[in-house]
Amino acid sequence: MPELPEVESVVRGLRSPLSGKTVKSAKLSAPDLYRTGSRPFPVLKGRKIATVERFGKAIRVDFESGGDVLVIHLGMTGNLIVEKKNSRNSGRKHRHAVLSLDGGIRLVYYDARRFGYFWVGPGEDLGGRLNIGPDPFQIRLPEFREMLMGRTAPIKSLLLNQKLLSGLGNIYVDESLFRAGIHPATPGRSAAAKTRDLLRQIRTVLRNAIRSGGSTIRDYRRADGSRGSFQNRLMVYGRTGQTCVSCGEVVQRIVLGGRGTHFCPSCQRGSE
DNA sequence: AGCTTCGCCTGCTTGC
DNA sequence: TGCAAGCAGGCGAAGC
Repeated sequence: MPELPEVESVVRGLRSPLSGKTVKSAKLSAPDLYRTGSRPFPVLKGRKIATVERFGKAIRVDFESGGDVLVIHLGMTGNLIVEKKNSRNSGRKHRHAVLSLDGGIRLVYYDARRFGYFWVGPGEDLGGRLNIGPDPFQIRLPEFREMLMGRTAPIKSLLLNQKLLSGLGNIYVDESLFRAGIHPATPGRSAAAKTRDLLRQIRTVLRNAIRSGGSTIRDYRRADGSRGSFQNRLMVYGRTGQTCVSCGEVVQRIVLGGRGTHFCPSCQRGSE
């Protein structure tokens, strides 16, 4: 489940091998992976990659000639791997896109569940076009507070809403709320008083996770195919029935907004 | 408009 | 052991 730290790790691994490379061919073999409004993938042919940046949970590729940008979202099980020409991955399943570059390098996209997407289009106002809000490092405290004020939805649902705040997914929302001592079902407006600490905890968790190369629960891999290690440092996510690292209480799992939600009933009290 | 639920998709896990 | 149901979840669409 690539969230901000995983995507950031992928992006860091892509920069060096991709920058300055020219696109020789661009093939997207699963047309349903186009996000609505995208221009066709092959228009990228002949263009030279300038920069690779993270945009929320998505990846943005800009080209030297300006014009259209390429946006790739990994969905849940997407892998973007840099491969040499004669890679031994050739038999791997679920290969849906290949960007062939000069120097015998290929950027290959694998995605078993196909929840990811590709989008080619104008780079201006990308947030508006793709419905992606500021990420936790960009948003300022007053803006963050404003986002929660007057909201009745559970804080967890609000933090998962990419239009409001981009980058967080199920793992890091649960981890952030645990660290901030906030029950995931707390209405947004009730959590608004704790926004300063919450934003601080979100940033801390994300920074630590980036340092660990992200969390590899199952499918996630970095651009060189390696795994992250932050899964070993998770405090509530995936720890249902185990003891809380802080107080010894048993970590519980509930379903909130259709998502498996992990929390410590002792450290994260008071939902209403 | 805000909020919730559903469906997409496939592989692994669970239960009979 | 084998098979079907259950589960995982990012995100857009639909429904309330």
